[in-house]
Amino acid sequence: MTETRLERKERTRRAILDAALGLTRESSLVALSLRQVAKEVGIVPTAFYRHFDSIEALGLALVDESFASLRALLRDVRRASEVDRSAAEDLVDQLVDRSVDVLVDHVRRQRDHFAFIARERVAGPTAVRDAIRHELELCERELATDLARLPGTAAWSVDDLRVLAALFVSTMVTTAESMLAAGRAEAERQIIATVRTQLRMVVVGVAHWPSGAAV
Amino acid sequence: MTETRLERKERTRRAILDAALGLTRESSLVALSLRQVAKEVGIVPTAFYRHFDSIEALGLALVDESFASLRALLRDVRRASEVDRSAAEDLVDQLVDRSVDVLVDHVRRQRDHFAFIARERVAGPTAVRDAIRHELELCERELATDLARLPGTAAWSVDDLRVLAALFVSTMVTTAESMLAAGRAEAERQIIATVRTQLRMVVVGVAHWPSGAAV
DNA sequence: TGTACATCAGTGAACGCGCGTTCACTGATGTAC
DNA sequence: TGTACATCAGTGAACGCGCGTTCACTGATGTAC
Repeated sequence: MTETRLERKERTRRAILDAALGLTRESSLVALSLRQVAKEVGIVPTAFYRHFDSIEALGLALVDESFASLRALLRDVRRASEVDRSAAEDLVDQLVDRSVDVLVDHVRRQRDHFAFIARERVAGPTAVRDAIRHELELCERELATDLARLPGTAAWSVDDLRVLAALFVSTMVTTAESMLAAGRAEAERQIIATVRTQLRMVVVGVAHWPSGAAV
Repeated sequence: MTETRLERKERTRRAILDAALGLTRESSLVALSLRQVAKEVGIVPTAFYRHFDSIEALGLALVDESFASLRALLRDVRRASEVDRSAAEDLVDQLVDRSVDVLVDHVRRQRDHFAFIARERVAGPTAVRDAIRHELELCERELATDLARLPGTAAWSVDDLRVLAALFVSTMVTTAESMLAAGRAEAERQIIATVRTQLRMVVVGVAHWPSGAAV
């Protein structure tokens, strides 16, 4: 015995999750059938039920997994922002550049997870869509907390911080979507340059933003 | 004879388009069957082929229709921006407010068209996704041309105008998505307030943006 | 260590159902004379 | 205006297929003694 029964089960579960991510890459969870997944994994359709109650339940597991990737992205952005508080003149530009680098790196590495979030957020079964929306909201709050620690936002209202965080998150999601749609490397480079400029425009706006209460 | 054969055919075609918009409201075009549409319209499944070759072809017709709505939105935003060049101090804020009002009004009136674009952009059949991406790109260019006419952007590079237009378009799409997902009126009001603040942050950034070439 | 029993991941047959697509058709509308 | 023929939107039967789900099962792994 080289593998316990539990290990074997976990391996099949993993294979089901991977198969689902792969098979939905070009369409959506609502168009995915239990039989397609079973065939891809190499099990009989009924064996699927040993692991998930339904495709929707499988979808919710994929939401959890995908958001682990997104949280890792946020964590790395935070880490990249923490160094070099020494306030060079172009500090903010450096911050944007590093954040974009981290974003690009994560999207490339966890392509399927980001594609899953971007797609099922609007196209998934209702329960999956709701779960994604909820998680995105949590990410916005997390980011708002991070932003409050940056220099220059001390006087901001909680609402303004939340709004700015939402703008960053939606720009990130949009960029991830574009990157995933971009076939050629040239198109991807253009998208990266675009989001870089967009974020710079936003942070310039932020630098000149009247402190929260006044707005 | 109160209706010619052509009029009758056009009426059925209309009914098919409307049925498809309604039936995909809660899922996606890839999950829509020809038989569902036929049943909803009240025709036999085979009669569908008198109007469209496939669900995908029907989808492309809906892309055209939906973008007529989006272009009408852009046109009304343009019209709302043209008055009052008299340069009050809060001109820019007024401009943002009016644009958001127009956006909200259009999304409410043409709910299904905006939902269709937001959803099928990432979830539709490949041909539909590509068509939507192409149309969105055209809208960005159109908006970039409009922005070039606003005061303060005279020195901007074509690239920067395009990037700003893309930021506006993606913020609009994101907002439309959020509005469509928002059930309660309270949630919708919050979304509107959020986009208003986001656009103000961006325009403040734009006002302090170094002229294109320098960036 | 050996045996007897329990667990449970995966099997395989079967079901009724909705699917897209084919085909020959009907009968009202439209047109040519 | 009346008649004979053409057009064509919509019909209805039939097809083979993949779907989710049920059920009784197998046999390797795990456990209790």
